[in-house]
Amino acid sequence: MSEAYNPEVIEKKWQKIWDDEKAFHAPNDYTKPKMYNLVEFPYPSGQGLHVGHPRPYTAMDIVSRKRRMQGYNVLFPMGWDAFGLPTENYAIKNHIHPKIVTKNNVARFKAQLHRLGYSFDWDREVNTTDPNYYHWTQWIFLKLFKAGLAYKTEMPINWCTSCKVGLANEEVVGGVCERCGSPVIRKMQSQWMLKITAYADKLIDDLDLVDYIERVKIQQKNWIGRSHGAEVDFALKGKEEKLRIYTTRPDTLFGVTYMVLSPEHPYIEQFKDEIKNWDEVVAYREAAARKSDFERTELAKDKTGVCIDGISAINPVNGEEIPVWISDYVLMSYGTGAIMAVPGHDDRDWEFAKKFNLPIIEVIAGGNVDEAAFTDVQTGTLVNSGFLTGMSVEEAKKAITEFLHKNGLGEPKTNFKLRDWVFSRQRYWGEPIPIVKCEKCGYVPIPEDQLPLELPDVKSYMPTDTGESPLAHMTEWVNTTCPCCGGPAKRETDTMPQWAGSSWYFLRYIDPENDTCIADPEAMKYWLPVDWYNGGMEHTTLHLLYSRFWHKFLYDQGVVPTPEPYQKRTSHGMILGSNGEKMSKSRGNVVNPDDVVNDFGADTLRTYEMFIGAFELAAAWSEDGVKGCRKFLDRVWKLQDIVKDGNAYTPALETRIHQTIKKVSNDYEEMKYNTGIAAMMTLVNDFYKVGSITKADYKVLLVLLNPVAPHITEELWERMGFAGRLYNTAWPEYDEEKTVEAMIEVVVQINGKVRAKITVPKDVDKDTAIAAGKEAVADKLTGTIVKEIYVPGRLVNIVQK
RNA sequence: GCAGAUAUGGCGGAACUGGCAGACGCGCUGGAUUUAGGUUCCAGUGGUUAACACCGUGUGGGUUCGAGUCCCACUAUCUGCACCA
Repeated sequence: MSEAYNPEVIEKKWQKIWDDEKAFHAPNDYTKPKMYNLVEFPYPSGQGLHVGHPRPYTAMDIVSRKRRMQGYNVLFPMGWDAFGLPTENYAIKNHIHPKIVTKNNVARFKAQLHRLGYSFDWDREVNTTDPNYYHWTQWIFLKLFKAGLAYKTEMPINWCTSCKVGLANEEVVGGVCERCGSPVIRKMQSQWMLKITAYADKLIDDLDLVDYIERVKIQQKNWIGRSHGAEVDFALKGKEEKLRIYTTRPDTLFGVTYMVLSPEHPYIEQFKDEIKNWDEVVAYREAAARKSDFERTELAKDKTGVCIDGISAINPVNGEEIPVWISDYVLMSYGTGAIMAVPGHDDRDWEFAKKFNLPIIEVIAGGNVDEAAFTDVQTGTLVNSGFLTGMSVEEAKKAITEFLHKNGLGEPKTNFKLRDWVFSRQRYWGEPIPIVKCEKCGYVPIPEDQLPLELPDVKSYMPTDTGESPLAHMTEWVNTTCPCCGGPAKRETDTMPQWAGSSWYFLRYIDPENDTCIADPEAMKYWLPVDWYNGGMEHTTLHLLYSRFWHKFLYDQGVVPTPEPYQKRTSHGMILGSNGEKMSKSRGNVVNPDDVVNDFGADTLRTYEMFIGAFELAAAWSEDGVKGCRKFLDRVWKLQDIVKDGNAYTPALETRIHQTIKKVSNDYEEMKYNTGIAAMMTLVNDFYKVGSITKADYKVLLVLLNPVAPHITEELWERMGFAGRLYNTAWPEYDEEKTVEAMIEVVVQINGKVRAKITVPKDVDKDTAIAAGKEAVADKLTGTIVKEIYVPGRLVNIVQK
C-alpha cells in the first residue's frame, strides 16, 4: 500500500523544483512555433486573491501546459495592474503611502498565485506602478498628444457638495456621496480626453480580422453603436440660427410634431432673453444636472420635460411651426444634443407625446400609432409624407437624404454611441500626465528623454477642495519651466486612469526590462499578436476596447507589427457564493482560496474550479463539490497500488483510453474543462473496474491530468519511475480507428418513441440496420409502415400509421 | 431604459451539425468494512404507477418521422452602461 496523498508536502516540493529548473521560462527562441497566452492581470486589492481569479488562470494554465507538451514555445506571463482608487482610499484612511500598500498587496497576491502552481514565466513580471513601466505608458500618451488624439475639454464630473471632491460613479450611491451621504451634483471640469472615436470605424470593421467569441464582438459593435442617419437643420422662427438635429430616421420627417433639446444645449443660454418661462426652464435644467445619463435614460418610462415658451421651430419639408421642449431623455453627449420628435414612430417620443398631449402623426402605415409607436422599418409604407408617400422606409431614407442635401437643409451623417475617453483623474495614485502648461506656448509635452516623469511623494493624498489632484499641493513639483520657450510653466496635476497601464501591458511582457523602447521590435514580431486572451465579460466594452484602440494607434505609428493585439478572445463566467449570489463581504459568502488550498490542496482547487460547470457561465461555489474533486485525486493517487509492469494498454481498456485522449485533448482546446475532467473520472472508474492496470495505462492518465493537477501527477510520474519530468513529456496521441467499439448499440424507435435496442457492427449498412430494427420490434408493428429512417450509429425509426 | 447572456432532477451540470434527456460529480437511501465516528468499497437514485405504461428540459404557440436543441410570442434571473477594476 502506498502512503496517503499529502498535497501539502508534494505541492511545495514541485513548486520549488519548477522554480529551480525555470521550467516555464519562455525563451526568445524565434525558430520554435510560439503561443502567447494571456490572462487579465489582477488589481492587487487589499482583500487578497478571490476564488474568482483561479478560474481563468487555471484554464489558460491548462492550455499553456498542454501546448508546451506539444512542442510550442509558450509565453504565459503575469503582472500587476496596481494603480487604482481602492489603494488610494486605503492610503488616505490609514496614512500609509500607496506605494507601500501596493508593495504589500503584490507580495501577498504573488505568494497566493505561486501556491496554485501556475506555469507563469515570472521572469517577465510587470507592474504598472513601476516607473520603468509607466515610462512607456507616458510615452504612448505623448505619441497620442502629438498625433492630435489627446485634447482638453470641459466635462461634467460627479461632485460631492460636502467633501468637495470629484467622485467616481461607483462612489455615488443613489445620487448621494458614498462617504458622507451628501448630495452629488454634476460639475464641469477641464479634462484630458482621448479621441477613441477617431478609431470607431476601424474598431468595428477589424473585428472581422479576429477570432473573438460572438457575444464579445456583438457587444463591442453595439457599444460603438455606429448608425447611419442624417443631420437636419430646422429654422427657428424669427431667428438667423438654425437648430441642427441628428436622426437615424430622416424618412419620418413629415411626422415631426415637436423638437427636444438636451437641458445642457447651448441655445438655452443663448436665447435666454426670449424664453418667457425662464425660471421653469432653469429649474428643470438644475434638476437634470443632478442625474447621471444612466438615470436620465433609466427613468424613461416616466418622461419629464418643459416646453420652451417663446421659441419654435419650422419643419423644413412642410413649413409647419412646431414647439421646442427640453427634456433629459435627450443627451448632449450623443448626436447634436437635439432631436426631432416623431411620436408615431419612436417609442420614447411616443411616451413623451402621450404624457404631454402632443399630436401624433402617422407617416408610416402598418401599425396603430394611437396604441403604440410603429417602429418596424422592414414592412411599413410611407403615408402623409408629400413626395415620400408610397415609398418603403429604405427608399424614403435615400430620397429624403438626397433632397436635404440638394437644398442645403442637411446631410447624411454617421454617428457613434461611442464617446471619447475621459482620461483625467483628479487623483494621486496614477501615472502623471507628462504635459506642462505654459502661458505662452499652451500645453507642451515633456521631452521624451525626460521620461519617466515620476510621481512625487506628497504628504496628503486627499484631493484639493477645488477639485484638483493632490499633486496640485506640490508647488515645487508643479512649478517648472516650459520645455519649449524656457519660461515659467506649470505641470499637469491630473493623473491617468487605471485603464492606461492595462491598455498595453501585453506588449511589455515581451521585453519587460527594455529601457530604450516599449519592447524589442524583433521580439514583438515573433510574439505578437497574443494568440489567446481570456478575460471577464465585464471588460468587453472598456478595457478590451481601450487596449485595441491603443494598439491600433501604435500600429499606425509603426511601433507594433500587427493591426490587432489579440487574435482570440474568450470569456469565463463568475464564481458565485454558495447561495448563488455574487461573493461579497457584506453578503458573507466569500471563499478564500488559501483556505481551500490548506484544507484540500492546490490541485483540488484547480480541479474543482475547472469541474464546477461550463467555463463561460457563472457557477455557484460548493464545499461538497470541492470534496468530490479531492476524492477523485485520492483515487488517482491510489491507482499506484494496482499498477503492474507493461508497455501496452490493457486490452479491455484500449478503446476507452483512445476515446479519453481524444476527448480530453479536444476539450482543453475548447475550454470544456468540466467534460474533460468527467472523461478522466470515467477512465479512473474503468481502471478500478478492471482491477489492475499497466504502467502504460497509468502514464496516459497522468499526462492527460497534468495540466489540471500538475503537482500530484508530477509526483506520481516520479514515483512510477517514468523518465524525465512530466511537464516536458510529449502529449499522447490517439488512433481514431480505436476510439470506436466493434459493436455498437442502436436504438429502435416507432414513431419517435424508443421501443427496443439492438447491437450491430459499427459499420453496418442502412438496410441491414433497418431490417434488424424491424425484427426487434416485430410484435409492435401493427400499422402500415410509411417511412423508415436510419441515423448511422444512433437509431432506427419506423414510422407507421 | 439600452446592450449582452442564461433558464435541464434535491444540487452543480452533460447531451457533437435536430436523433436513447439527465454523462460526470455532489447529496440522499440501503448494504459491506470499522469498537464507534470518519474514511473506503458495493448497489440504487427524474416524477407518477402494483405493473404495463405515461409524463418530464422557465411559460404559451409552431415546424418535424423525431425538438433541451430550430421558428414566433412571453416571463424570470445575471452582467455591463463609460471616474470600480
